[in-house]
Amino acid sequence: MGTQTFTGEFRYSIDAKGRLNIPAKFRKALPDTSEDTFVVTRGEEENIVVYSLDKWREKEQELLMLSSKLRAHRAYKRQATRFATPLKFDSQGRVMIPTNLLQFAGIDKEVVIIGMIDEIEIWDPDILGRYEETEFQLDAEDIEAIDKYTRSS
Amino acid sequence: MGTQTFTGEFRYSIDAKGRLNIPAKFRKALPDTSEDTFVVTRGEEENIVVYSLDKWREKEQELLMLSSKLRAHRAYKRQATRFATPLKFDSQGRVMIPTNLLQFAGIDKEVVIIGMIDEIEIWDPDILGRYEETEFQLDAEDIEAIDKYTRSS
DNA sequence: CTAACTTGTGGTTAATAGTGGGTAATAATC
DNA sequence: GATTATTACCCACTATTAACCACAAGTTAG
Repeated sequence: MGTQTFTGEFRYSIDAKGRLNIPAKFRKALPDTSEDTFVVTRGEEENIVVYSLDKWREKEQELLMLSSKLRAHRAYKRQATRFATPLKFDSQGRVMIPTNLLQFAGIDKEVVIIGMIDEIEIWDPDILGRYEETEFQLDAEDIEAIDKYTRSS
Repeated sequence: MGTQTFTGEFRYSIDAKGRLNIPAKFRKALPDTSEDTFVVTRGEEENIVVYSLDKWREKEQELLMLSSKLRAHRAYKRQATRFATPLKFDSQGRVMIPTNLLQFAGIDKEVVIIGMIDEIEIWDPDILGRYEETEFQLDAEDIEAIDKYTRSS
């Protein structure tokens, strides 16, 4: 088990006790080394991002390469770490997301979970809708830049 | 097994349990590495696009090269994966297409399946008809541009 | 021409997934 | 240290999905 790629979109809801189900498909995609654990943190947008424990360890390695002498580096590192929380899911596959993250993402009950290959995003449906109309839009320039980027690697 | 090219057009129907048969011809065209799995996602038009698992893995590799730090990259990656779903077909060669994709493509029961060499399109017959009269039309200029494009590669 | 196989379609049963709730353990508060 | 709130650990229910089995029409092979 563990092709380790997350795809697709799901609409779930947080129950009265604050538990959120992670799609079984995503849990199955986890490698054994992730031992039933996801790491959640703030996203760049108004959402929550979820990594496998493995992926998070990679991110940590990346952060270690930054210089603590540079203000921007410190800020970035701090921003990336301060909200990161490892969450082990229960026997039903649910996790309890910290309230500060829920607040940040404007989530109360309803939730959209989006698979992003190597990470997962959790959105409030309304906020997601707003972003779709604005920030998600890509113009021809963007596309071209992305095309170049992938070709050059 | 696996010339991996899909050609021809088929008219099938989705049964009461939401199962859609994939033409045997297309299933046979799959390489063994695709292990009885297709990946379905939204098309650019009002339809569903189907890739072989192999082809999808290529796409994934490309997406993995993008940076999660850049807004445009995230948006592109999100758009590409949100609706992508790997579907293993049952012993009869049928798949269960997610309802959100069916809705997007305006499909209820009747379906037209079109082989497109390296991918497959699934259309609602009526919608396909409408598109044939408009968006599918090519003028001389289009053809000329295509000719140039293929020569330059 | 007949027999064996393939193909598209239909249904039945068993397993899984998502959701809800109860109780014990743990942590926080006074 | 007692009380309350929070979290972890079970157990339960329902709908959906997956795994089988079946069959008729059409093809292919002998």
